[in-house]
Amino acid sequence: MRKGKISTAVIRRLPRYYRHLDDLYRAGVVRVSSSALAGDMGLTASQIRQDFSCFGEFGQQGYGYNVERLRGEIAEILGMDRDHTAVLLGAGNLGRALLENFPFQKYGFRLEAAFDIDPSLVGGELGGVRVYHRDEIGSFLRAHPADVGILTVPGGAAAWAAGLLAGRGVKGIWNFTNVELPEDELPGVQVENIHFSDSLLTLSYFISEERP
Amino acid sequence: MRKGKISTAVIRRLPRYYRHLDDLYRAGVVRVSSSALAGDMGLTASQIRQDFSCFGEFGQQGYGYNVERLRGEIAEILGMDRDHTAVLLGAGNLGRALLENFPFQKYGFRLEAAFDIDPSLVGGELGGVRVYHRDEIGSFLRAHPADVGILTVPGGAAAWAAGLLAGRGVKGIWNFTNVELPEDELPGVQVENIHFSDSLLTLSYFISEERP
DNA sequence: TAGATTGTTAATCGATTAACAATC
DNA sequence: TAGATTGTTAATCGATTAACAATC
Repeated sequence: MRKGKISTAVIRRLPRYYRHLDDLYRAGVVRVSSSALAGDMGLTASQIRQDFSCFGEFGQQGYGYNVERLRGEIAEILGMDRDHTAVLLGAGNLGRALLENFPFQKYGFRLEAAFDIDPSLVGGELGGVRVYHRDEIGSFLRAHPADVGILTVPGGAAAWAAGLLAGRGVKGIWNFTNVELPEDELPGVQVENIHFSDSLLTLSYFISEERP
Repeated sequence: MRKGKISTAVIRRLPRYYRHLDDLYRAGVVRVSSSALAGDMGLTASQIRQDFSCFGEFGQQGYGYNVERLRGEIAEILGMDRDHTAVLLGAGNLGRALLENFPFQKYGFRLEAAFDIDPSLVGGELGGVRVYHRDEIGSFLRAHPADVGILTVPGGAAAWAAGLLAGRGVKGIWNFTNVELPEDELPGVQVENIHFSDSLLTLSYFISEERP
């Protein structure tokens, strides 16, 4: 299905395609052409056709793409049908925001447990997920291997926690600490960063006009 | 100082340079060469010199770069010395996580107010920031113009809130809603997105092996 | 059928890497 | 001074755009 190596530029556009196709699908739209998508999304029709053609032939000449089919193909490419499992480390405000508000199941993830050191949280539930003590991570993962570890711990604990997750065989780490993880010490683990600080500084750059 | 148009690829690397140089600075390192930086950060020395040279000549042949100076130059390029002001819309879990834990001042931002509709929050403080009722946004911004609006409202309220902020003259919107903002209806406003869902789906792609 | 739109090949554009003279 | 390392120009690589034959 996949033809050769797919560039990360293409892959990072896939979730946006999915989001837009999902909107169209929910609005009852049946077909869409690459040029209509391009207009909606601020891309070129050429680029869209190139992107999709990395993965197969999803369209039909003279017609365009069936919205439901294309949405489904992209969901599958993204692995949304794999029923991935995840654990969350650090149930502070940010961890809690994810536990209580983020629709993991919508993206094909099952959140199996959260870990923290705060005694007032341990033993309870947040967003329907059981909270365990940090010391139990190892034994929990031995019994229930997880695909992804979500890092919402303080920056100081990030490297330690990442190493532990890697040692327990997670395939990916979703890193919310504003800290670079030592990826060469995490062999075989995909790291996806959400660096709030980098994002804010990028915005800061764009709103700071040239000095007079 | 800036030579021609700077590509966004370069700009998005600047915060990482800053972060690394700040680490070196705090560790007491005085000088660094492009090849040392390259080794640390997984880039090429060529790329690093190209990137810096977009903004000026910060190094010295035979010596390299002075860490403190380079860190300062990048901080200035990023606008970290501009004392930007910001308001936050939506003091749910995620908004609270930012209010209570994110070091805005470290990046040159002053968070002036938060807004929500929850009566148990309005009138109080979170992370040292006063919480006002949503209906007061307009009058507050008229009295205290802000550079950036931080959107941590539910997706359904995102477009409305963005329009309001744009109408009140913010220069940038830091968008945490997993929704695309209608940027053509926000003239002159820079939008910087943190799409948790896109990030998780990207990770999902990379941990989903080819089907047999 | 005629019109529309794909998938793909070729052309262009931009970003990264390599090389090296300048010089500290 | 000799060695090291920059800033910049040129070469390469990759990604985006354009064009068009295939075909629904």
